[in-house]
Amino acid sequence: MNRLRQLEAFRAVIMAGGVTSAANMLNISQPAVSRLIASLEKALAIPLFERRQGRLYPTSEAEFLFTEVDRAITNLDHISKLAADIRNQKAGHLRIACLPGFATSLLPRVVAEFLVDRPDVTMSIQTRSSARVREWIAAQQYDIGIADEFEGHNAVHHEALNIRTVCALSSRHPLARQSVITAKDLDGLPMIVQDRQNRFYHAVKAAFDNAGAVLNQRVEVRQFATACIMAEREVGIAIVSSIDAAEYIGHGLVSRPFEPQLPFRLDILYPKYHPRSLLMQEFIENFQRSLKPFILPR
Amino acid sequence: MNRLRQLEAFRAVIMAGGVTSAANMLNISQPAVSRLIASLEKALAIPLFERRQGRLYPTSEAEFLFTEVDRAITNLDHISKLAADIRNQKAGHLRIACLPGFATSLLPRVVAEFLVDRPDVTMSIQTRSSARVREWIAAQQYDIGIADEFEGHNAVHHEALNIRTVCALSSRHPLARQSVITAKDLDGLPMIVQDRQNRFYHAVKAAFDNAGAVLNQRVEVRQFATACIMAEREVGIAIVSSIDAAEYIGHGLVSRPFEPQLPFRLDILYPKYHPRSLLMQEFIENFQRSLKPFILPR
DNA sequence: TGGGTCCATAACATGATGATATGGAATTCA
DNA sequence: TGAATTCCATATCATCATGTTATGGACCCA
Repeated sequence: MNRLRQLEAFRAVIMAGGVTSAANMLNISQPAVSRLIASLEKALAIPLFERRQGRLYPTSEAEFLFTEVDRAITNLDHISKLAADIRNQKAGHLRIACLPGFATSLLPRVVAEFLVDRPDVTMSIQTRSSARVREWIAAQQYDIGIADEFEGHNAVHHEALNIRTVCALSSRHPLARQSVITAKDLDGLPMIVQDRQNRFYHAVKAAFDNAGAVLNQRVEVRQFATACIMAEREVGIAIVSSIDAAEYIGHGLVSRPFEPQLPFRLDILYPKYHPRSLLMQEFIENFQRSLKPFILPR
Repeated sequence: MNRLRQLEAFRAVIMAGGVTSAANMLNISQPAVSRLIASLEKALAIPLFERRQGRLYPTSEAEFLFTEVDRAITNLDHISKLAADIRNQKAGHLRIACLPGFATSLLPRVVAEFLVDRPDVTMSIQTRSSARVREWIAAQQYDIGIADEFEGHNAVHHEALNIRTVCALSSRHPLARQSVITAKDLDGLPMIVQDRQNRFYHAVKAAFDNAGAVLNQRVEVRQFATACIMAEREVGIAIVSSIDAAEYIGHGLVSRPFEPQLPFRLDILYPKYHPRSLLMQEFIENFQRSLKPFILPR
């Protein structure tokens, strides 16, 4: 015997106030409801209704049970709705781990936009070092990781993106009048560079060396955002990812293409052995669409 | 298709970590679980497990759904337990309306004893005037009413009890040496009586008249308990219900049988058109057992 | 390569749930 | 009072979801 069906009938009879109307509510026949109620009473060994004058009157026990039954069934019904939301990628949870530099620029914007019409989606965003991001993705603690200098990991799937970089400088700087800036142009000028452990620093250094220019390292910073702010204050000139530059342009800061183009490699990481959710696929699509203007054609 | 069964299988597979062990958990065969899962995935149109290397791995969607499903099923299971409690009269709710005088003597004791081994039973006790008690019972706002001077009501079933009354007086009073006290003994002595609207007052008055004794009404009170306290302080002698007397005897107060015996009528009221719950029947039994020592044989 | 594990599919049995038909009891109304 | 109506219970039958056993394929491990 299916207990749930009996309870549904029970709830319907209480709510509708009779077997016949309960049957209408459930879109089944009246005898079906009659039997469901009878079998429930037998199974629970509790008289739920008093038959008087050809009518059913709920006993105190029935009234007491009703609130619980109603709550349980409502919960169950809710699951169908939840499933529909999941199917439509309107519900779920995403965990993102990203570099500190990324958590303050493009990502929050993409996340915000993504959540606007998905009120039942929850997200957690954590900033971690690249090495940490790698480990947490491998451990399946996060669904999506954003890192640079990814060296590969057994349990991590990755997707490399070459981000366009630009030269960021104060709008008052003489070089701002050029439409393109080369390493030669920057020869000996005070520069804001990334710290030496970073692979991108070495790419910049190599570009200067190849052009026979001197790289004057005035300030060493970790994040492109910091470099942009300093460049705006005319501390020096910075070569930064176009993503960060886009955040600061217009506040006295301008960006110019840098020749030769130095790609900044970013990696999107996924746990290899954890199936990707529909929601995740949807988010990644959105994310990549947002990244498109900043990615180098390869 | 029975959605609940599918969800149970789903929950079991997640919890057990595989179809085979889930089948053991549910005490059904492995293919049965296989099919339930397959049909659930089809019905929800959501891939819940990824089949890799001959094993099942829950998708993110499945993990997200699981918490809800688990909660809903736990709720449903809870109902069986609740039903068992109701059947054993260990759960439920009772609403009692009673006279103010009664709410401070026997009733709380009976209620307390009743609730001791019924932790899931809740009760509400309200004190109301007799007229109010009658109305609230008729309106089915309370399950049990205790009133005096009940005049009958269309929708109220009642059970009359004749409570034994006694003469309450200070242990230092000369009459305390008698084993029985008559109206003649009390001729002209200061008495504590009920207010004149009360039927019991007239019974006392008639007893004095019949004995040719003078009823010296020193104080007029509403409740027997008040009368007892005053009698103890030697304000006068009172004729009170044996229930109230029992509360105060031993604190310098003694009780003696009064001749002629004047029954004090108490009524237990029930809503006529509301079926009595098992719990209610159980309580009434307990209550009447407690009342037995105070009831006059008829 | 062979045995063991895990899951899916096929074929079949059964029991719960659905329907229709019918009847009894109580209420309403002419 | 008798007829019509309403409400619920019972009987009988059909069907489908859920259970079973048997079997096979994929994968892992020794």
